[in-house]
Amino acid sequence: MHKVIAIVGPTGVGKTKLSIELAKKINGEVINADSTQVYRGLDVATAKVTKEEMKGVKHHLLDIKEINENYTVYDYQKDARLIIDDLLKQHKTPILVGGTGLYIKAVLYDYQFEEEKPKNTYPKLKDLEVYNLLLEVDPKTTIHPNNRKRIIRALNYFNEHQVPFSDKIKNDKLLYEPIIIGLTTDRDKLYEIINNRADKMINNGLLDEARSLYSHNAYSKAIITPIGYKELFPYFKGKISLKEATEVIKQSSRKYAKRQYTWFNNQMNVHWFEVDFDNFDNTVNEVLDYIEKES
RNA sequence: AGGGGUGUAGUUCAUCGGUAGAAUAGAGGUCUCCAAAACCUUAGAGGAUGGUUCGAUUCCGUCCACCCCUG
Repeated sequence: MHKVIAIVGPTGVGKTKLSIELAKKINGEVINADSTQVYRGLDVATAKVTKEEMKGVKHHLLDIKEINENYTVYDYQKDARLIIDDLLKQHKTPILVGGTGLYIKAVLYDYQFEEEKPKNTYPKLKDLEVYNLLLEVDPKTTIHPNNRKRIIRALNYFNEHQVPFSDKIKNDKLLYEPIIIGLTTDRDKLYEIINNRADKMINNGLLDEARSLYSHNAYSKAIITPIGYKELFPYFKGKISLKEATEVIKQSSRKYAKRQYTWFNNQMNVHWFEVDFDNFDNTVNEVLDYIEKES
């Protein structure tokens, strides 16, 4: 067994649980593939594994950054590949687990990133003006005019390489032989889980965690990105009720789950498993059988 | 029981005697470093029944449902 396993799926289906059960059975170690869990101190909102839940299974790329630091898929790709290669050398099975589809894809596939240079953000130009600039150098672009972030990135790409971003070679080649396992359940059930989990988080430390960040005036990217903190800040300011803030958290989580499905269904070759919530061992065994068959 | 009011999308609310709009929830999608992000697309409605009218969701009657007041 020396293949790379990836466990994907929407938030809340039980990826973490499965990863630990698998790791124990196939001599594996877990590599976090969640963009928000790399940060120290963001625990409740990101549903990070606890020490007890790990059951002795080694975890990588958790808590490796401070909340004022920046961490991107570029960094993740490098870090994760180093760990994967190291584990493979030791004849252990790397198990990538997380909901950040881009991170997983960038690791497993031959995604090419370059060292980021300081870039021009064209602050004085309106969206459409920036778009028109891009059209001049990259008439084939498919980026929507409203998507300023991507437009600017594409413009900077051209400025750097004198090649239209549309012509950048996008390699869909796999670098490893991954077995990509997706956990899923029907939409109603998933939304129920997500809603309940939000209530649970609120009652189990999310308020303290968020309030502490709030009182330290922590507005870094790491704080603003995950769902669970910024939604509570208006509550701390007295602008909305706790119930309203909780509803926003649930809502955003549902939308997030939806986007995750879109990604995993269309960007990666995922083999899906219905989760048996009443008897999770069934799910674990099903997955194990599949892994065995594919190895 | 009597009086009054309201019935339009899952929800909240518009409009109109001539193709019923929006917000929001819902669904689908894009993606080579902001990815728990950013961006795009989209389905869906006049309580029921009779009448007036060329034409009714709109005006009128009846019924039903819900709300308020009185007893």
